[in-house]
Amino acid sequence: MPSVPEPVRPGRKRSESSRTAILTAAWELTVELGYPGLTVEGIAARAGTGKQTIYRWWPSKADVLLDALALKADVQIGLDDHGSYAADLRQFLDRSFVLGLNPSVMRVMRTLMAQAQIDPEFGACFREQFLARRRAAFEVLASRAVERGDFPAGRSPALDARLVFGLLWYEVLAAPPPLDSGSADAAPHALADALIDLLTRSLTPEELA
Amino acid sequence: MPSVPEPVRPGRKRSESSRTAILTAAWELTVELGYPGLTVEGIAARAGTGKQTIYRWWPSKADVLLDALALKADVQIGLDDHGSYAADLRQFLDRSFVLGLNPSVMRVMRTLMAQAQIDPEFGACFREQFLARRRAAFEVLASRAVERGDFPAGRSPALDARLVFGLLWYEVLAAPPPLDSGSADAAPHALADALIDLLTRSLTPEELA
Amino acid sequence: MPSVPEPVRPGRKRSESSRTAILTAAWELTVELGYPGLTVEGIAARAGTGKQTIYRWWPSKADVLLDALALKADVQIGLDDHGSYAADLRQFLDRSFVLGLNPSVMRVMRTLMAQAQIDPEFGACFREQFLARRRAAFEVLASRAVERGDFPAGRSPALDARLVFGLLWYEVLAAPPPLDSGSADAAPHALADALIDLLTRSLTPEELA
Amino acid sequence: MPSVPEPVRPGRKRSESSRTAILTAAWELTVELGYPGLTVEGIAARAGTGKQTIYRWWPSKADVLLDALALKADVQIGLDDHGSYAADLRQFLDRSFVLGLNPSVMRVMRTLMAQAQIDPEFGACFREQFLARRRAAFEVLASRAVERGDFPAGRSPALDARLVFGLLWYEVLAAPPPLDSGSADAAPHALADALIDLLTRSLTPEELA
DNA sequence: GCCTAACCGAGACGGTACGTCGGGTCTTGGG
DNA sequence: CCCAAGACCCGACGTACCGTCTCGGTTAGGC
Repeated sequence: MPSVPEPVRPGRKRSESSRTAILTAAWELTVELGYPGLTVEGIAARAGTGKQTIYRWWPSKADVLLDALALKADVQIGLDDHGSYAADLRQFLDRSFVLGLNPSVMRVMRTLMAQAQIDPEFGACFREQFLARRRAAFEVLASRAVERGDFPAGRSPALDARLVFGLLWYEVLAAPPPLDSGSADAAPHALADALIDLLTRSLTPEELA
Repeated sequence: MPSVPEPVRPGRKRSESSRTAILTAAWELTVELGYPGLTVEGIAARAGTGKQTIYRWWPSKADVLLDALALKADVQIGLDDHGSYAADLRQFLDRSFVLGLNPSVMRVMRTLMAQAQIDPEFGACFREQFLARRRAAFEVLASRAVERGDFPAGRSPALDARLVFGLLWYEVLAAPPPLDSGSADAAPHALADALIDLLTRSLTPEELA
Repeated sequence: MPSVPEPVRPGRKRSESSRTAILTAAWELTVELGYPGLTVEGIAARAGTGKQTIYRWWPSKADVLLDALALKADVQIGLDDHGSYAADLRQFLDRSFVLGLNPSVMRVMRTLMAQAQIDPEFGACFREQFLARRRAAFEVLASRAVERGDFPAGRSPALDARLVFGLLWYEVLAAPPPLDSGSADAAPHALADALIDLLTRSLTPEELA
Repeated sequence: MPSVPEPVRPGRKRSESSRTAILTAAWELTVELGYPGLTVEGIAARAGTGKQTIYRWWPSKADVLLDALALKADVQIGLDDHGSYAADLRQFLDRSFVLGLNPSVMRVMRTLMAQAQIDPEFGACFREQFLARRRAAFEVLASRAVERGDFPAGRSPALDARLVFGLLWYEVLAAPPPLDSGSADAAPHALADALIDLLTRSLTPEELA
């Protein structure tokens, strides 16, 4: 590895403590006040930094929030091989629901998805750094199933991905925001069951043939 | 119902021309500049009205836009009985895609969905006046299928609705915004085909049993 | 007077109370903190107005201060005819010194003259609305003396004006700022005496001839 | 005097090239952009130095400018004995006008005088290092005249000094800034003639008595 | 045929946050 | 110990919109 990506620039180094203080402040303010209450001035004030330090490193406050999400909730969702497409799907959906239905995480994700619609610049960033990665994770499952031979014939992983993420996001975006405490957790898991059932059972006709 | 809903108030009547000018201006500004470029002052200026006239009749600019959507695109999607769940689904999905992939309509819908995430007040309004109506329309199809007896056994209309709307919205929200001209129209229809196939074919095993 | 200078514009009228509150606040802040401590934000905060209201009516904070000077100290200095150039000069100088050596007024005048050097835009305004008016006042005295016949032969009112205002301003600008209490008041009046003596006595050689 | 004034401090010596680069940059920026365009960051950038190097050696940018004035224009004005108060005055005024009406020098002097009003710290410095020196130079002339016996009886050198410097500074500060090219040079010299005439002729009545 | 209530346009108002600029300090690596 | 570079905290800038509040003027019932 002879290549040095950072050619030893002169001058003071970026402050890691400021970085994490900013991300934490952004996360907290979003959870407490929602996106309209998230202001660059507020982040700077709570983080004890100058506004310029925020503008120097992030193009918009939505980008701050995206970094904060990566810092806060480790979005990586395990991809262990459970031996079957159904079992892999189950784990993927369960963990996604657990993560996405956490009120704080959910609020931030709703906010990010909303902002991605409104700000094209950030939209591209969000799609690349979040949505695409999640989709890539799903593709690991699907291609594993294809190799294993238990991916339903006559269907494409592309559709399955869209159905899975569509269900997840629609649940997040179309449902009323959780009032305060953890509301019904049963329903989403029933949905996951039904979806898995649909996506895996539908291969039977082919097998019968 | 002899009672008059509007108790014949005295004074000048609401100006219909101002109302439509405001809705048109809001629509155009959103399409041209996106939501950040949609300001109450801008709407008033383009519509040639005072700001107060907007604040008098709508609680927020997102509500203006929601009214504008109702004015502009007739969102009603036909629900003719085509004799089978598959055919009904086909028409529903086709018309939804045609409507939702129109760049102007799509931009406004993305904006409204985004705003619904950010502003809880408007979120409730959007869910009631838009999402719930679309879901009700789908339920007509589903219950028709149930009565007709060709709704797949072992599944619930609730899941189907979520899969249908999840797919539609995910396509709208997760895709990059259309650059300018009408981009690929083929893909969405292939998706619709595959979804219909999945939702209708999966009943066969049951029938076989 | 058929001409109407203000053609009855529509919309809300300018608030007189905001105007005076702004001018008062600007005056006080300058006296208390000096020009570097005079900020538009500070004026707005103390006056209880929005910043925009200041920017709407004045091009810079120096212009606010110039208006405040006109409001606060009535800069008009009496020009009664005292029968001779010497007596008129005496009153003019006395009143000018009394006004200009008032610590508050002096601080503001130093500030305005300084700002006029730094900001060409305001410099033009200050010269027209302040310096030129003071010079015009002096010219009334001088031309009265010329008509009366007791203006010293062989000299021009232009030089006298420059000497008078030069002395006044040099005293204000070159002297250290008054620390706190009223410092020596005797010296300036002695200067005035000597200047009057010089400007009026110098006509004697001519008279002798 | 074996003692070394600078106690041979250890470490790297002050860079003379940085010093002159900073002074030159400050002068140029003031002439080009005026005082508002003179920033420490700008000086450092043009001089190719760090900001810290400026803060290390000068308390404010006005002090930099004062040093730059000393470097640039040799402000010393000759004090040769011309045999009479009138002739000495003439040379003093002529050279002062020549220097002060040079557009670049004038702009810097206006700026320094302005800054001296606004910043008390620098004001003290400017009065000591600039105004007081000029006044001392004038006093050499005056005391020479007193010794020689041709200083006008019944007047004080203090008044003459104030009139001379008052006229000079008022001309600089109250006149509109020169647009670009050298404007009327005749008028100031006529003023100088008239002032000399006034200050020297006025002694005749006394002599007659 | 006036009243009078509600509408309308215009636009000034008190605010909040924006994104930028510059000040003055601190940190890094090199001379 | 000096120096260039540059990140840091901070405060003010001037702008953009917000949502509210007068203004004068317009439109209709209802007396």
